[in-house]
Amino acid sequence: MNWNTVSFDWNQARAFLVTAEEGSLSAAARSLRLTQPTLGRQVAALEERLGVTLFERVGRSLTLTQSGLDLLHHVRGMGEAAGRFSLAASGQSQTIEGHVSITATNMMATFHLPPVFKKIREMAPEIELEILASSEVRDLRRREADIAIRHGRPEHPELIAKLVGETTAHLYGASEHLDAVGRPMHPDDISDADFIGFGDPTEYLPYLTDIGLPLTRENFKTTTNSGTVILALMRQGFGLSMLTRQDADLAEGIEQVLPDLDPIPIPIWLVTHRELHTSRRIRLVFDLLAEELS
Amino acid sequence: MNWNTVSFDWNQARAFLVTAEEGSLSAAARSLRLTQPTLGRQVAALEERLGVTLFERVGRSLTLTQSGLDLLHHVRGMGEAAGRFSLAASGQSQTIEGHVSITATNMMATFHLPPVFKKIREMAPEIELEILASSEVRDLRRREADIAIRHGRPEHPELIAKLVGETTAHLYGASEHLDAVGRPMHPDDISDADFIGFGDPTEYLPYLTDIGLPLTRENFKTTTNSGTVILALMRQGFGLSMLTRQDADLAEGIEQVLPDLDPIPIPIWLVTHRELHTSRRIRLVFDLLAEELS
DNA sequence: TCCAATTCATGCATTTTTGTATATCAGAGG
DNA sequence: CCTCTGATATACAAAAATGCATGAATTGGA
Repeated sequence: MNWNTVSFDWNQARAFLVTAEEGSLSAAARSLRLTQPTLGRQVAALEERLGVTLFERVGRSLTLTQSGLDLLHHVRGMGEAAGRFSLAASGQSQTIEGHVSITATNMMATFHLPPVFKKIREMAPEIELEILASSEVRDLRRREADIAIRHGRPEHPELIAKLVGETTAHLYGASEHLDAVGRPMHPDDISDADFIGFGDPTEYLPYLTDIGLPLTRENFKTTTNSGTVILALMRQGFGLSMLTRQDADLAEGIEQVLPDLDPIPIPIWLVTHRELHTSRRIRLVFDLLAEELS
Repeated sequence: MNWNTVSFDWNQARAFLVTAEEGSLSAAARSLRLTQPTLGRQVAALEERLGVTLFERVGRSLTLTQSGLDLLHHVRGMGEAAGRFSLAASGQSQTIEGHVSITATNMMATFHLPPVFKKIREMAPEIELEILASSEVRDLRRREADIAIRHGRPEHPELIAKLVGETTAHLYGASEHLDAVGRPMHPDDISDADFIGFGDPTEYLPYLTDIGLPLTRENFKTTTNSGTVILALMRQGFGLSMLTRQDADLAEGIEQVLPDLDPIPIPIWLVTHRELHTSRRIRLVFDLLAEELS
């Protein structure tokens, strides 16, 4: 086998990739936890070695040359393979100590997870837990987290999901707000009410109409992707919202509306990457989460 | 973008790849022009970092663990991308100084190319020429050489080829041998003669029968992939062979047989990788070769 | 069985790489 | 017009990686 072609410094290729993608040496240095001079020198050394000018030093920033642009495609390939390697390696890791990151909604992370995390910490203190309370859905395929707690079944074949439980959502409003606009006594009373949506209302509107709420897209004057923001908005009188009972119980000044309504079931899925499920460490956390959330 | 997954040391991945492919740290070190302790430490550091045992140290050699085997696939991907990157970068290189490797048959390299190389050296002394006089056909796609001189048109779309000239092959024999077996006067006289084949005779046998030589596979009692070996064998009385006039003229004790036979045209193709043709340095050598060989 | 060759591991000196601190420069905004 | 922020480049010290020399162990063959 002829290894001449691959015997250049692969870290320099990495420096080139991240610098090009991030747009500056400084940003690349931050991403890789290196320093800007280091990245600068690695990129310069690569240019020297290849005999190709990759970046044009214009003013305060670097712009890719045409050659750099052409070559970037190839180091992207290296980077993607590196990512897959890293992912698979994490999955192969059988060490119990180390880092596990979990992502969940703000609400989940704030109101449900702390006791579970405490239990994990007691049972496996050598595991470093990172909690990404995030309103965005983290992309497990890009390894933005090791485990995700979601309320919908992920469809991607690379991911494995386990339905660990179910909570229920009910209709709530801030007491102060209800004092002002009046408490609805019948589902039909709320056809003109203001609602605060969690994410895109069209996704769950059918479930609301199914239980007899005469709502349309128009009722959702306000939407947010943050549960805590919903609570704040409710207290400010922006309207009503669906919340899980656990969330509502823990929040002040919130009361249930139309308690006789059927509750809306909210599934709780535990999701991880197929590759990661073989990791002893991640498996442990996954299983503990599954047990505790059931 | 999340670069955590790629922020491991890529050179360690390279060490893993080459060690696994070569089968030992020492061999990998030779391939990468590093030392065995360096490779050993890089692989150990990777194992440490990933928390995965890649190799089982058994006796004097390393064997891949199952994990290592699973992960090897991914670093192969990195390696392939690295190779493509390197190839493309060589093509982008606009520096005139540097290394260019040319492969040709022994005969070509011995008898035809030296004066051409001298000219290249005079015109571009800053180019380091490497001459791979090789009987095997080097694989340009694996970058075993930058430019190849071949006698057949390469069919691969990644390669670009230019027909730069044509030489002719004629029938020769060693004088001493002919003294012993007699000089044939008519093509039919050689139906029982021994022939020394260059490579696989079936590939060019049709050309020989076309010019009236009553030969079959059976006549080729001896074959070799080396032109110089053919000359040596001819002198040892192993039989007759087709040679180019230039080769035969430069060899002692060889004389033409049946000079009235039609010569067999032998095309001379200059071949390089599509990516490399954009390199100023390689382009220069390519063009000079094309000019001189015409 | 013993020898030669080849392997990986380790201690130490050297070389190389990296980080820190700093200088310089360009652009945005008051 | 000036300041402030954030960019790259550079000098020098610190840290890390590398190579060399060597040792120990194993294989293959005389």
